[in-house]
Amino acid sequence: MLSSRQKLILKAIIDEYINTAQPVGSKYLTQVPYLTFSSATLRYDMAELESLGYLEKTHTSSGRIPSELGYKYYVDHLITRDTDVQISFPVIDDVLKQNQIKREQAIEEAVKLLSDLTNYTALAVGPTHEQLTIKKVDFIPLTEESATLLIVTNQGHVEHQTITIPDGLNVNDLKETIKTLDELLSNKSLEDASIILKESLMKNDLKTFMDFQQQLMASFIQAFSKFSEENVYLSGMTRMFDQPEFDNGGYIKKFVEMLDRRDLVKMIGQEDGLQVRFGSDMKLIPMENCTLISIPYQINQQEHGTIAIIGPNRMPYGKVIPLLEYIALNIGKLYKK
Amino acid sequence: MLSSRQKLILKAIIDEYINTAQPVGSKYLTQVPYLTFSSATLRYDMAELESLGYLEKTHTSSGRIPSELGYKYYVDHLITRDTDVQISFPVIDDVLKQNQIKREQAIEEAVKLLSDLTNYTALAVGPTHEQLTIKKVDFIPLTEESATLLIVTNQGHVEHQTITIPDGLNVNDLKETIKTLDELLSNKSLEDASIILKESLMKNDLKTFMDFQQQLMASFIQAFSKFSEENVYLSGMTRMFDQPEFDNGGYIKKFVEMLDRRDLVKMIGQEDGLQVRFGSDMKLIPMENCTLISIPYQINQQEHGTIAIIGPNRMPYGKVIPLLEYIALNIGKLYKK
DNA sequence: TATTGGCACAAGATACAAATGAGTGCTAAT
DNA sequence: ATTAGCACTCATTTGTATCTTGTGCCAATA
Repeated sequence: MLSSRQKLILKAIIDEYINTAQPVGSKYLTQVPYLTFSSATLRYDMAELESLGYLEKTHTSSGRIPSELGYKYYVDHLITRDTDVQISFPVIDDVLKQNQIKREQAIEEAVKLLSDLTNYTALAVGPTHEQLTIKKVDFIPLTEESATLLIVTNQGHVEHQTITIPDGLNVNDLKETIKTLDELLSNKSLEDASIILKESLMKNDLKTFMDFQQQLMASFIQAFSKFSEENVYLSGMTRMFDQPEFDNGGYIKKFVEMLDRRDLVKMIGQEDGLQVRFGSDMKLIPMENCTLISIPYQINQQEHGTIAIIGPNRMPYGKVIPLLEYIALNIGKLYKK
Repeated sequence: MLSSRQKLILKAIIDEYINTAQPVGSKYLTQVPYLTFSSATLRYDMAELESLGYLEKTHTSSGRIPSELGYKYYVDHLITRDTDVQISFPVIDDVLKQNQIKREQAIEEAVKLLSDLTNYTALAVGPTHEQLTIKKVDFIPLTEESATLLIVTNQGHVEHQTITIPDGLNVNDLKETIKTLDELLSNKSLEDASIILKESLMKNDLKTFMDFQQQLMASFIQAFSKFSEENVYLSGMTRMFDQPEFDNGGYIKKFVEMLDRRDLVKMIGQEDGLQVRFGSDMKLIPMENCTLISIPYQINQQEHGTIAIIGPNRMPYGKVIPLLEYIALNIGKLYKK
């Protein structure tokens, strides 16, 4: 258990480190208004905090920097919510209101705004329907030899593919096939659809050429696998590059590749409520010095998603968390009737 | 006019610099088999090549590195096409054949392959139809309060948006509106469609609420503006980070932002045939030490696109160019009947 | 006349020592 | 329990000498 002075010291160190990204020494702490102690006293407690694992040193005679455990304690117990962020609330309301009927865009804009307001990388997943089903399979002829194939899900996601119609097949044949497929698949879940597709391929009751059908199948199955990863919105990817601790080619590469692979998507949205994950908490993709803050939003009983921010450990949590919460809450509100 | 020995020297320097990324000195050149001259003679010509602007020095007593003009001369006159790349051709044929009927995917895979084979960032634009028209406007109800709106163009591009149906409007009203829109807009060019939309908004002959209609309009107009930028395929973005000359946060940031903004799209595809553009040739986005090689592919009379590669100036042009040409040619062939 | 060997010179790279400075840990005094 | 004082540590900076690579120029040469 930390003494109240130790808590104040830990808070002061983390606050300062968040601002400067430099190790904090006892001399600086003596200037903090609420720490009216000598540097020796402060050093005593700093040593204690270090032995408890809340602080670290970069070398034997350097100032202290927070450890992940330190940040964790800070976020759980020491954070002071910044009330200044409230001046951004009307802007958020405005952006959401302007896109009231356009969902994807509302979320896209919200993510962009979140990134602009915080200067960190922001992302959102969803909205995802609890049960993903196919709403429509359609087909739009473009020319004699080509057509666009569409699959629309109940969460409004659309997968499309332009296909070249092989010799010997004509548009009407294809129209029939797609119509059959639409009847077979609509309102089926993805898993069921996948099974139905395979069965009908076996029975070959879709009157098409085998070869073509197989390619078509492949298209569909691939489309299905994409659904889960596609409704991701990302903004301000390069913001991470501005942080001094990440100004290094290797790290940036790792970061961009992680975003590219949509690794984070698998992580967030698993749990309820606000989550603050530090580098080592992200088992799948350990990113040192990196914090992921995520919070779910709920559109209705069935549809929900997650909005998140990624930045360095030294983030102004007092600003960022209220902003995230406000945005998540208001995306939800937008669709409440 | 360069003497034949000067040409050999220029070629030797650029070849070596492409491999090592280090300034090349006269001592190295004496070891080159086809340069049987003393270092003093070579130095004499190197000084000449420098004064003509083909070479540069990093400091007074360093070896030489090629200037942009040097690369230009190299690409135009000194390049030797690497015949080894032909071993990759069957792989390319294979990938394209496997995606014969699926266009977007064929191109996506080709770009990915190009990036894998060269280890540079690759991208493609298109296929773009000469005249962009709307093929279909459609609407798929999802729930009572939401629906997905679709616009499909003659080039198979799909723009979609999930909308929340406002109070007081019902699905049937909306269905009617969209049907009217579909009739109004299908087979119209984007410009015409835009005009028609504005006119019908004035006349208000689409029986909907004004407010809702305006938001809908905004959706459409926005969708139109997206069409031009959306069919871009990019692969291997982070490959650029591996190049030693770009291992610096600021440059990487500039590079990623350029790709993000789709700046390159405006540049490539304007001209015919193979284009090799060096940093300073890219007026819009000067990227030092950076070369963009692009080549168009032609699917049919109306549809064409561009495939391109971005890397450091010191690229093995003899390998990269034949690869690009082969891929562009074969994307085209795929759809020739 | 074109080529070459030789030499002085330039400037980055490397290595090492000394000085600087921030900050610590410990101890004795308060 | 707190503090002033002091010795100590270690990264950083500064200065200096040395090494290396490669140049430019000139006189000698084929």
